[in-house]
Amino acid sequence: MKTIADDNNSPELNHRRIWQVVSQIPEGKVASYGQVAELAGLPRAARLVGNVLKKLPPDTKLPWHRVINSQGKISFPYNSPGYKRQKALLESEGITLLNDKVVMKYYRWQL
DNA sequence: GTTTTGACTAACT
DNA sequence: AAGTTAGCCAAAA
Repeated sequence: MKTIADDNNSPELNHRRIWQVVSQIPEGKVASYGQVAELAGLPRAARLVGNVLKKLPPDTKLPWHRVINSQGKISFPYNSPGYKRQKALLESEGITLLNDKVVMKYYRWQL
């Protein structure tokens, strides 16, 4: 018999929570992995957010590219295909990178 | 069960 | 400012 706690902590539900938070990041804004985790009710599970995004299907409508690390940098190896793709997506919605970093002061998503 | 892994972070050099 | 370290925690192996 599944307990309520089990249901509320199932991998599937965690994924759904994260997905839900990411979907709310407005165009032209960014959030850190840690921020997404916290808003998803999973404080300190920043790494989980990355692991979940990693599994997204290539054709997802989720704005995964608006999630970057706490330093304002893209968490793909520098100039890797993923890096370039994310950078292009960010710039396409008006987010400028200075020295390979998003200036969080300007672009951080605030509720 | 235990161990390893990672699209992370804050705190130290 | 840039590199290192230790902590983090859910998933997968």
